[in-house]
Amino acid sequence: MARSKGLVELTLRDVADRVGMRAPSLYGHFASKHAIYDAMFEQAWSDYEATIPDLEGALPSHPRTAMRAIAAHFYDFTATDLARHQLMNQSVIAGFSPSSEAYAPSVRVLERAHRTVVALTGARTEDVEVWVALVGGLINQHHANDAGGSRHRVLLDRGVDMWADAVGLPPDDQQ
Amino acid sequence: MARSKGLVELTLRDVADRVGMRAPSLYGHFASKHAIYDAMFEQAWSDYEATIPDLEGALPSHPRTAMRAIAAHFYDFTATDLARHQLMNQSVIAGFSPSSEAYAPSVRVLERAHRTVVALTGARTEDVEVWVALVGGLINQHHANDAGGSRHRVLLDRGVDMWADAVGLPPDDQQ
DNA sequence: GGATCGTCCTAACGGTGTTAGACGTTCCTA
DNA sequence: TAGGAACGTCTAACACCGTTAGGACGATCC
Repeated sequence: MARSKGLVELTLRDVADRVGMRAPSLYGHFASKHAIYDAMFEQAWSDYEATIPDLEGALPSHPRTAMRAIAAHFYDFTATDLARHQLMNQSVIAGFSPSSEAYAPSVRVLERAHRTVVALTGARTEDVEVWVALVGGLINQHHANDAGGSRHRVLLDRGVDMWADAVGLPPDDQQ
Repeated sequence: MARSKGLVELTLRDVADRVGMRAPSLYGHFASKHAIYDAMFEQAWSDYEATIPDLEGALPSHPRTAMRAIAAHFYDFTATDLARHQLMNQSVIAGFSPSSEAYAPSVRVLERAHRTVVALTGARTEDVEVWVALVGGLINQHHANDAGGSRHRVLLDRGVDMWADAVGLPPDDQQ
């Protein structure tokens, strides 16, 4: 429903209708609307977490190619779904910030990504953060300026290559 | 008011109170609440546009130093003010997207920045877009993970340096 | 067989953006 | 100088939102 009508446009009465209930009955299952968003936030990051083994199982051996693949993997997950991107990476819901429990999968994912990147490239923590910001920034730009398009997928590879050059990764055969 | 109580928490009745009116009277001046956000959006970008001459007047001659200065200038403008950042760079207001007239200053600023960067560095358009995404991504990270802190100012310089290396800018004396 | 629990309901509350319609003031014009 | 349009503000009220209160109903369990 969030995907079709918008994450913030979601209404408790709509949700209740969808599951054959009245809005107040939802409060027997969730403490508040924010609690629903909380569960959605946790689920979105858990869903992404579940895709990581696939990614890491088929990770290219060349560090630079691998970094491109990791970035593209996350990009594809969030750039194709505005609602999911807003939920995971932006704070578009009025007074909502995730609970620490809901935050846990996202923390795990980021820590795991950090370890993976360091193991792969030997980059310093600060450089990994720059890489995260770069990927996030490009996803933002995509949704703001070219939602549905594919221009920013090219920019993503270019950005990752810049970063790879900066941390001293050797070129691969795609360059 | 947006700065103190939050951009989306802003209420027409609050705004009306502040100017000694009742909420419906605002509709004699603005067509809707979104029209107010529209005016704020335009004003924020116009305000930033007004600071550009100061920046470009004192622009360092070294391209790399200049790129750092430009990035820091925009960063300082939006990273210190969450409401302004949400207004200018994110879409946190429910059904709101700026009108084309309100969008004009932001388009002017970005086109001008683009020309300046190309003149300064000779970078390709795609690379300029990567630079924009990088700066925006770091501002996002700042507000999400370190609002009020200064960790990301350092990362900004580091990111710009990565980019400068990639487009072939010579080192300056800060490296 | 009766108490308990869980689940759902209707009714309603306070708050939101917004509209309708009335009122007084200002200011131009016949 | 009188009449009237235009303007700006008001109160009252609407529809919608998240949320709470309180009760009806069935299944479960002692």
